[in-house]
Amino acid sequence: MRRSDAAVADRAQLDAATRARIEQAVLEVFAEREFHRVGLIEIARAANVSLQTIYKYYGSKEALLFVSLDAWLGKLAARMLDHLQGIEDYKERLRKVFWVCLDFYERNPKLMQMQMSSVYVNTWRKHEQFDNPQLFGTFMKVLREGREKGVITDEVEEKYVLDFIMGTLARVIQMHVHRGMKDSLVAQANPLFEMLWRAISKPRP
Amino acid sequence: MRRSDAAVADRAQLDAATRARIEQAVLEVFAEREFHRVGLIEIARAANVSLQTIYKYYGSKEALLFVSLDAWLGKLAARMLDHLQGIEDYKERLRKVFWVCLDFYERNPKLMQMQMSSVYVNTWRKHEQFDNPQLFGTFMKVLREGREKGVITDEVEEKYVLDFIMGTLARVIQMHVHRGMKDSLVAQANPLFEMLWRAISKPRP
DNA sequence: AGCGAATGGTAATTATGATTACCTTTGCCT
DNA sequence: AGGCAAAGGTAATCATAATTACCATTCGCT
Repeated sequence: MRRSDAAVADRAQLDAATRARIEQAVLEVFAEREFHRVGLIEIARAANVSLQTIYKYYGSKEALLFVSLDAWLGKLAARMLDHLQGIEDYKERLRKVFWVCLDFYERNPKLMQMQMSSVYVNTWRKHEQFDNPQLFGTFMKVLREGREKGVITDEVEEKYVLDFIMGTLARVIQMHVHRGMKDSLVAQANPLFEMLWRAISKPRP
Repeated sequence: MRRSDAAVADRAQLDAATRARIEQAVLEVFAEREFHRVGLIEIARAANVSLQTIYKYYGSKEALLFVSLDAWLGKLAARMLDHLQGIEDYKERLRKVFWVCLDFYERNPKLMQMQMSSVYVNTWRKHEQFDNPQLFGTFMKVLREGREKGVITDEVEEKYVLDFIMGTLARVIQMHVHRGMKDSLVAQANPLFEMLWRAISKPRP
């Protein structure tokens, strides 16, 4: 039994490695050309797996895209949770949230390129993974802390504050990629965050 | 000669009316189902024109989408220029810019739905109509006024200020549609704008 | 060695729909 | 009336790929 357990574990490892390769290929290919212009065979070749493997793992082309996307966003979420550890001050927590996003996308520009080239927002949403629940949840959680502490403005509903943050993040990253990633995004994290903070913090009279 | 001129004018009028019908159909259909799931025949039927007419007017399916999108954004730009007339105060001008966008999308929710269902940001960009130059230009122009007057923050480059505004706008509208357009967006325009203003105006010590 | 699961390779299967070609109809102008 | 220009209708073209089916191969385990 031990041995077969180990075998299963090995297989799981293998699966994980293969999935990683596939998801990397997804990123590369769908970032360059749009979803409907890419055949699955191309992904298969780029990932060094067969077509059947992809179908066994993901079931369909669309699922392949969204599961992969979710996997990448999951990594972002994980990194964020990791980085938030040990930070107490509320403003600094939020700053970190902001920073991790910029940093992650700067390290993985293909992720945003893929989103811009191959993801219809609506279709994504219907896959129940809209903006990744884990990621979204972390944002929401940090934000709520601030509300409870009375640090965040209450002139508008919470959801709009969230839109504010997410909107700025998305656009800044998107345009950074769009402009060819010439300058460092992370270098702008602090001034941008200070702007954002002025917007969403409760005005102190 | 007069008569034939009139005839040409009539024809141009007809063209305009037909185009309007087609572009309305584009909005309706591509808002509901994504670009690649819709056949052109369906658009033709919805607009009460023949397939050939569409090809004569637009040349291809993709052009149809982007020309239509651009036409709608052109209307937004026109409305904005119209509304800006006579407003002197800089902050009020910017507030108006913000308001017109929310108002326009609230009146035409299908526009955002179409963007979310059928427009890949990258593909759009490649069509040289990214975010509509006219619209974009108006934003930029108003923004620059503020920079010159020293009212807008200079802690980050101008482009980031623009990203801030556009990002917030896009996200707020997008999520409004996403959430089912239950409450009025325009009703939130002022508090949202005040938040934005705090972010982008030069802090007064 | 021999089994079994997972994978690879190749070739159907099947839709699907964009784009064209061609011919008919309509409506206006001279 | 006769003719032109725009629009409609129908049926090719022509690709293009997603999805399946089927069979061969590999590799670890017993």
